[in-house]
Amino acid sequence: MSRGTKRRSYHHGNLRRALIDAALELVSENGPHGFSMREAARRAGVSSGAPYKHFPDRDALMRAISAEGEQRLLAAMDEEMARAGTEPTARFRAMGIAYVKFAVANPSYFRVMTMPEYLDAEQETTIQGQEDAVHAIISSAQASGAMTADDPRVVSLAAHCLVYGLARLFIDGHLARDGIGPQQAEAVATAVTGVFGRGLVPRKPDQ
Amino acid sequence: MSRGTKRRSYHHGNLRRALIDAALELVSENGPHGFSMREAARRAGVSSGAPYKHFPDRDALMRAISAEGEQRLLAAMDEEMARAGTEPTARFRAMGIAYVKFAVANPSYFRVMTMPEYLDAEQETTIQGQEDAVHAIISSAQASGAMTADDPRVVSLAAHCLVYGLARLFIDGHLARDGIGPQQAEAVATAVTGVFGRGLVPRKPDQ
DNA sequence: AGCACAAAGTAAGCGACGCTTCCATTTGTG
DNA sequence: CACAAATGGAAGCGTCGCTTACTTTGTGCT
Repeated sequence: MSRGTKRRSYHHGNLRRALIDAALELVSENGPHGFSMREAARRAGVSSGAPYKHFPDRDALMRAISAEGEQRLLAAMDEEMARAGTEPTARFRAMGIAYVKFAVANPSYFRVMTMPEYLDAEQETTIQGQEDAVHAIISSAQASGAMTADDPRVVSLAAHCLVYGLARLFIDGHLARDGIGPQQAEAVATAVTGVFGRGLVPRKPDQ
Repeated sequence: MSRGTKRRSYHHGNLRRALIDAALELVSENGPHGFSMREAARRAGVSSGAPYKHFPDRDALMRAISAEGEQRLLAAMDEEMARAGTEPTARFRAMGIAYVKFAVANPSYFRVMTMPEYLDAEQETTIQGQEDAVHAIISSAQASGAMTADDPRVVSLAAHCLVYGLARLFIDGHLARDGIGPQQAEAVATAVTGVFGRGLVPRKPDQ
């Protein structure tokens, strides 16, 4: 039931979803700061106590958004990587670019997801799994001779820093000062990962 | 006048500073979330209305912290770069490592500084100046043949992403999961910037 | 069908917070 | 030494997170 349409029944129907959507709206309008349980309830057309039937407290709602955003991010990355084929370094790069694209396309989710106070244990294990997948790709690339034999943890960490940092600079508007908007996100991500990737190309005597 | 010592005079002496210090304490204890004007006033031993004689509102206090942190960061970076000598690529790398070291050593300042809502115009121009300095170093390195002829803006951006991302991962505790603590910050920063820097080394035929 | 019960809503209230207003005290200055 | 500016205190407004007590609605069981 969307905002504005008066609900006819005493029960809302899907208040949980409506609250999450309202919260995302508020985050996108006023930043994570500007979200309140009461305002979300107001937008969902229910009393100020109703949200607490679905979320024990404010942080629980934020954590729900964080988890939901993470699922969407993983789905987006899987999709892009399927498109990227099987070559490990191509997959590696596609993963990074997909990350940045997701952040720029879903700033509200990204903002909430990246607040450490809203990470629960389940999400941490998901992240750990994702890190393991990255390590596997790196090892595979190294085994095939397509990548330098650096410590995979260092390569993984550096790549993580790069894409996370880029995403944040976009989200926080630090690039808008330089006239770089969201529509240039993919091009910028491509350029930046290109420079970084060059440091991972082995130097063979014959080239 | 430090917390706990009762002040004897009606006037505090340096309430502005005491409030900033209390705010930093609160941020370090409970995150940026956990700071309130009233609690800061309480810790400074002053009524809840007193802070508003020094800061028009909560955000102004945060902005003051942000600006102060930025000054300290610039000072720390200047110092490290003086130690790094004159070779441009060494200076470039020292700058990045100094950035990460500052963040890890001053997490409360860093947290507040990196909230975009607390950046005022003056600080943005300072940042712009810092970016210009980075561009100058890059151009210098390129001119001397010590760095690839990439678009300096791309190199600068990638480096910024890298160190900012690394600092954030430290501050937000994402690396603690992997057993990486603050005392390893410099080593990790050195490793990560090493991999990145390799992509900026020109490939000459004779090597 | 009818009914007990769980789920999901409302109303009202508590304490904390941001901020304002008005008043009290102190202090630098002519 | 008078006085204005600076600084602090007291009290109050509206909002917020969250709780408690009560009401309404849907559901499963007999």
